[in-house]
Amino acid sequence: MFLEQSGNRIGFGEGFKSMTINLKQLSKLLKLSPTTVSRALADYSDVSAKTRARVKQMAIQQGYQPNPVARRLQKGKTETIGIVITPEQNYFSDTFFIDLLSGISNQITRAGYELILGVASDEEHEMQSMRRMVEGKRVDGMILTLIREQDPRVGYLLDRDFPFVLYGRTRETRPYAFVDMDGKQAFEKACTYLAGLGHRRIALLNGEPGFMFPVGCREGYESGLFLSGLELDPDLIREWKHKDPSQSSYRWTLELFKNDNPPTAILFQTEAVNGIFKGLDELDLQPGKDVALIGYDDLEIARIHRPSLSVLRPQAREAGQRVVNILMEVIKGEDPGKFQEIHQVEMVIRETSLPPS
Amino acid sequence: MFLEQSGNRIGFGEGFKSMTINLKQLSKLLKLSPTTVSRALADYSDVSAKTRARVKQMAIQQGYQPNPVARRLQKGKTETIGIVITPEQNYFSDTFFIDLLSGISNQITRAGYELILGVASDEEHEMQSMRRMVEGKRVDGMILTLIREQDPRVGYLLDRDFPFVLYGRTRETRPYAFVDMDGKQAFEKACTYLAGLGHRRIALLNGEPGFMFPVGCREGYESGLFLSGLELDPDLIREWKHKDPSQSSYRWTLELFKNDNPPTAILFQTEAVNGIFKGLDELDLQPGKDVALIGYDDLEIARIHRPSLSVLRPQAREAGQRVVNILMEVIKGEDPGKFQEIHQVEMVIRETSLPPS
DNA sequence: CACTTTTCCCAAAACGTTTTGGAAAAAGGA
DNA sequence: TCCTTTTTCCAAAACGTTTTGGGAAAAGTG
Repeated sequence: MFLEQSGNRIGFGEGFKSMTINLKQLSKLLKLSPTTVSRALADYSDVSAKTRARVKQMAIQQGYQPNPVARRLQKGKTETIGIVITPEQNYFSDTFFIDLLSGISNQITRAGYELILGVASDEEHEMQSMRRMVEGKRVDGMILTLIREQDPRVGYLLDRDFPFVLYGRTRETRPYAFVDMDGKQAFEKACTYLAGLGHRRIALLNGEPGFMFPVGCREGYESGLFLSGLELDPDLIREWKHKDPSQSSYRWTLELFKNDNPPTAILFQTEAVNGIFKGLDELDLQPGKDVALIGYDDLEIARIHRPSLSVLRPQAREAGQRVVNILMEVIKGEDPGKFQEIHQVEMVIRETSLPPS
Repeated sequence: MFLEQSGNRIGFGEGFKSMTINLKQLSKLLKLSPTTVSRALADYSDVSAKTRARVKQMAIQQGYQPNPVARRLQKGKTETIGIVITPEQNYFSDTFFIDLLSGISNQITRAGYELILGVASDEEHEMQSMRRMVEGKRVDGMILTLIREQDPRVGYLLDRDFPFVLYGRTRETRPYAFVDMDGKQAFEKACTYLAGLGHRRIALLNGEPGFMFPVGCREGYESGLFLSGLELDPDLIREWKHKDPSQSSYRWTLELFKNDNPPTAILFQTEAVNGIFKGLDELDLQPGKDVALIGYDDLEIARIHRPSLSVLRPQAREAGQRVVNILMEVIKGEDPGKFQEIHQVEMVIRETSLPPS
């Protein structure tokens, strides 16, 4: 009785530290060896049910939690996953990335791991931050997002056989694990849907080249046109800049309607929607009424705006969870090539996808 | 020569692991004891300049980096800082939070520490995530953001004497460390500025109660009115909801102008700007021309919009760096009460802060 | 030269776990 | 009963550092 109290409640001037109990102290309390206590808590079969119960109860009562640092050293694992984000790339917008991160974080916690975060201002610092994690033995695996067509990070990690999973894809012949959204299928679906409504002039306001995602979007767009028996008109394709989505998409919107035969519908990434709305407003065109719109990503603005924006909605949270589950397998030694997932994207029809007027 | 190669380049089927060298191997290569090598690398004075140089050179050549997990165990520190974010609260918008996080992350890295991230969906999970970090001995200190008037996290950490720093303030009598923006001074400045331009009916579209920040905003607003000799009219004060800034601020904007004597200027947090723009649009009022606007936070939309939005601009990056520097001091054992910083906020005059028409 | 001080290095312990390789006690089988 | 198997526990080693507490050699001092 006295021991319990003195171990758990009374401070010794060290404040926080004194509130904590370690394996040796716990085993002394139980009159057992540290070995047995450790194994009891880990549900090994070579400790009797009775003592196991006794150990567990005492562990709870004393608030014992194994020191993760000591366990990591012994196990030779960091129990840590790394991710580096680059706010300059405007991908941090709204719900999308946060949903992904939320799925990642929760799944990592569930596995008893940590998520360590790097924030880098550009490609160089991004690489630097990752190298620190990898070469500094600070993580067991990496998660990569915002993948570029030529992405040095992937080659780097493949070269040293370090576990990683991409959210997205890149041009790389060696096998690697990824979870990607089927942007192609999504844009194809949106395109054929609009064509089905009677639209004949469908524009694509795409993300800029260099990143992998716009490639799929364009493929889907072209395929959608083809399936609907529509001609591809290069004048209806424009690319906005990542550094300034609103401004560049605003300019390209104005540009699109200088066309003799202007579009009656636009496909785009929702990131660029502010510029498009502004452009249409300036041209006295009503979104949804005069021009049909479907965006990729269900950002807050899409739901809030009146008329509300029809969107393609990737399940970012679920994808984040899959990324982590896959990474855990890869860390265990599974062949990364086995894990290549392409997730379907649902279309949410709201008010901006009417037939042409 | 042979040893170097075999230690550093040749794989043993373990791929990554074999590329790494530890202290014992390095000391063997140098024909020195691990003690001396460790102390040489740490610049202790009891190792001669010559061997120190030799050790360092070899360390670089071999790409030696001390295993952080082992060091943490020995030093009794996790070298890790924790932060929990709550995406549901719409505070993640745009540049503000990311700038803060960027400052935090970079400074933490500079100190050789890690930043571990928790993502929680609500208050309960937020607390749970923090307890896991603290009681699970996973971090040396916590950073808290989005502080509420009554914030259980602060009491929790104070109770167990665990190092932490707030970005923001709360109602708590015990001393604690914080870095906060001077919202009061900022809103006072904006208010007197508008009054100086001739505005007599200045509205405040404030964040909802419960959080600490809007309290200061309101104080500054009231003080600004007083300094300008203007009456406080409760009809000109409204509060939008965190969960839905755009929608609620839209409704309140319409409401404000039902007034017999409507405002000619509005102060608000930039988060709410979309709803305000939409409301004004619907009322056929031109932002900047018919109604002056000053927002708090320099989000992307503020710069992009035409007319561009005048704003109060907190230096989030710098604040993030200060938070980390202070936390490091608190971890070292300094008295947290010594570190209470209130940072000034600059005003950026753009196109929406003209005199009344 | 003899003594003290300084310089330079190291063996051993420690951090808190988990794993390894038994060993004693209990149970089962003949 | 005696031998084998199973059950239950534990001492010691290991993970890779840093710190402690010297100790030997070199340099300085009288």
